[in-house]
Amino acid sequence: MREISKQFDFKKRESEIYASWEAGGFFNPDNSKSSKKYCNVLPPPNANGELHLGHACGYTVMDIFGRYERMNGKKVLLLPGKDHAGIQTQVVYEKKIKAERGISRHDLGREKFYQESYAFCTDRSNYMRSQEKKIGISADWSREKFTLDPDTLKIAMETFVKMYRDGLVYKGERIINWCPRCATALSDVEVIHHEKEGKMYYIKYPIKDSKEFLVVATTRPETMLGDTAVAVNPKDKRFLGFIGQTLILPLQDREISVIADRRIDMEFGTGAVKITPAHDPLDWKIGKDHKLEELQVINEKAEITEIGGKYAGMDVLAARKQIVADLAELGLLEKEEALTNNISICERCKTAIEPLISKQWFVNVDGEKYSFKKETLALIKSGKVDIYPENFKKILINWISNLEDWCISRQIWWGPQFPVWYRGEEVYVGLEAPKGKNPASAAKASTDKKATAGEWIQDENTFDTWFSSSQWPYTALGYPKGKDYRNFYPTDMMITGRDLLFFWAARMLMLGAYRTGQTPFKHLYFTGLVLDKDGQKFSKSKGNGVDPMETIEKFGADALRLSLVMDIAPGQDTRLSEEKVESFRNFVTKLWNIFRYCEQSDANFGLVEKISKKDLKTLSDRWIVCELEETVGKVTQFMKDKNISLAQDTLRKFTWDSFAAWYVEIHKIEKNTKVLGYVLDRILKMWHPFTPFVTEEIYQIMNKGTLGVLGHPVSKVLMVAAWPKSEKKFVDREFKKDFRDLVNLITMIRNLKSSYRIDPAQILEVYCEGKIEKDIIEKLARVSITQGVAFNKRKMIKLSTPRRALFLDIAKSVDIAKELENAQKEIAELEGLVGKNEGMLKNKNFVAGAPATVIEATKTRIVEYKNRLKVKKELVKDLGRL
RNA sequence: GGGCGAUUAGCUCAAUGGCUAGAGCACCUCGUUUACACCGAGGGGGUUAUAGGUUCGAGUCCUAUAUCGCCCACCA
Repeated sequence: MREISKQFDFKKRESEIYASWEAGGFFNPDNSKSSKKYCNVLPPPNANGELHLGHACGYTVMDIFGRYERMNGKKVLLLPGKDHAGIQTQVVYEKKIKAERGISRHDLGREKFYQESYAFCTDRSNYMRSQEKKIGISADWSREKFTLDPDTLKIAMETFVKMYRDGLVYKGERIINWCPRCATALSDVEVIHHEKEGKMYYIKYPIKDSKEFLVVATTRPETMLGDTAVAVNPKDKRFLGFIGQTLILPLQDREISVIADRRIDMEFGTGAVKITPAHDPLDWKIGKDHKLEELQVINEKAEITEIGGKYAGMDVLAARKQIVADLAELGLLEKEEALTNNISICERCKTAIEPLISKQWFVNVDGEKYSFKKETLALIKSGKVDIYPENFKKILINWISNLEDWCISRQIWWGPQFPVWYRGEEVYVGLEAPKGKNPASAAKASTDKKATAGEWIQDENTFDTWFSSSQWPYTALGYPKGKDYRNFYPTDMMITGRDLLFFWAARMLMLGAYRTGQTPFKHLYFTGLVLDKDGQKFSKSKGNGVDPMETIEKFGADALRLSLVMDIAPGQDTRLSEEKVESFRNFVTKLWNIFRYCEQSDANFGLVEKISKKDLKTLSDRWIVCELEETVGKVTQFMKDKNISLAQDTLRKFTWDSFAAWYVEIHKIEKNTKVLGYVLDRILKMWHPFTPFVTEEIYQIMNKGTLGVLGHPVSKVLMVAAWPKSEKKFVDREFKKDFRDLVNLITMIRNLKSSYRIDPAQILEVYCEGKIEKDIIEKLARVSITQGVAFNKRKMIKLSTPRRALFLDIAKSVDIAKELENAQKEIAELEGLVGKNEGMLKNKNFVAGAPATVIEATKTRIVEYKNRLKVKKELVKDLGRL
């Protein structure tokens, strides 16, 4: 017999097992002969840091489904990759060179900075890959992609060229979100709004040739330098006489007029709004409609421009302070009021956003030739993509319905540059830099103007990361001719965090539908955020970060996996604490010890794939197999429904509460090694997607396996073993009932001992008239049963369940009054239940309306209650006699 | 302002409209029955946020209300 340690040595074995899976080629779908396929192109994490718990959670879910499908005989591709993560990586790398070398990206220059960033990403990717492997994800690393890999990138760039030709991208001047620190434009979703205590300033604008003023309210007085109008609502009676009048803009001494616009809220501020078309999105729209001049008074470094006169060169906050002081001195500041208002900050670096007018590339989301809005909505509503949780569908539909043009150009250095070249007034859009004189032959994209002499110069802008990553499902698979694309697209599953709903998920649907004409995935599954035990987001600044690698080191990957997906609903946030991981580590140990018992119980013990009814010798055999087959059925259904949590819960209950707590205990008394081996075999298979390491280890030991050695029979590797099918022929409710009766009898004795403080180890003498599971009850309830002899029933109390009874001679130590009270309390409860259920059956509406199974269950229940009632009433009689 | 979600045991969370609402952790009592003290036996703990409604039947569906959270939005 082998010596097996008390705990699974996860520290040593997890990495070894992973390496042998890899060496065995089990992650590579090319090694599967199956014609059924399953594909999940894994979301590429940003290649600039390390794995956090959110990644670990996502990967676990992806791997659970991947392993489940593989065990169901499918050719499974989990395709890993990394994202270059434009702005974020640039921010991270700039910080790094600042800290380590005291330099900025400008000291390196664009080309050098790009090269170093690339090397940095490669380095981080290597590190992150090692972390991903520790979580146990069964991804095919031979196919790993990076968003900047030439072949992958080429496909994404082709999409841009196609969009250009279809009139779905344009370069235009619009007001955009500008991050002064990152020095780039941002899309709307990259801006975070949050409330902040601020001030509202009421400023008097003198009316020309009058001593009157019009008072405007603003939170950003510095923008007044660029005011080109004041607007009021045409319905606002207070200002009727002012419309069309001329005001003198303080500090600038410029004449501006009062205009009327319905978009002005009469309730807010004073009802009169200063209009700065160059620095506010609404003002920009109003300015366009009223043909107002756009004066840029704030530059891209968030400083006042020359137009700002004496304030030129000051940063906006300094300028604000000075302007307020100057206005006060001029007597033009009516008042200041405290106010909480929304401020906009950069998602990546948290710097305040400046709205600026800028020439940028935009996606036209509602073009004439193709409407991203309409097509994506149609796709979502078509039901071709299932969304978990379902209510996220509504959120998606709502977001897409209100979509505005998407700014995709960034002024950062890190990322793919636009495939656009200029020569004088000429514009060329194509994958390769134009050569020679006539670029129009490659793509008919030039403007009508004549080519001028000179070099072609590439557009300096880089792409919004999400433009390329939103194409990931088909770029990573090699659209349109790649073997993987043809085999696996549309993919089956996409799993991502709910925080990426708009950034990524919505846009994958948009671009996937546009480029491939299909949904990029059939199922879209959202995970919630992983929060700390106090419900706070993990963040470096809060210092509450939990490194998944440390957790794995301490508790094992299997335990971490379980704790990240147990008790979790899709899209719902979850809290993770060390205690939680610890409790799942305990479960892994339990699983291990069940195995350990099996190993030691019999020298001939082995896993058993198939049994027949003849192999079931005893009640407990029939019961455990019945429970097992029901569990297989339920777990399989939950997996099909993508309900991981319930699948795991069902499995855990069976494993711990049924198998370990009862069957294994009984097995010590009446051995049936074959059944034990059968149950363990199926448990291992069902647990495998959740806890791949410990289950594979047990399976290998049992099969004397040498996993990973070439030529080893694949059937002896758990990760490619077949997922069990529920054998309905073993399911029989009678066994369940009968066994429960036995359990109840044992529990009753344990209860009695506990409530009378009888040493649990003390063997009670009991008597029995007929047949009973003598050995089991004696061992598990710690009693000694004398069968079939005459004994004086009158002096004993009867411990009985509907099917079994024992007589116990402890009348002296039993508190009869208390027992009576308990029994009567129970009788009252049972009578109540019988009454309630009988009432249901008497109700014609219930009988007419409820399904037959429910009515049947109700009837069975009544019989059960009545049986128990009978037993209790007998007990009361007995107690009364004693 | 709009939308979404949450509210269930001390804590963290489950529960396809149908069995006496369940787990884990924590708590109390007891236990060295050799698989497991990372365990076992027993126990306490609930007006399912509130108020109505639909239904034979509601934690679950509907309508309000309250509290908390998230997302979106051009209130300067």
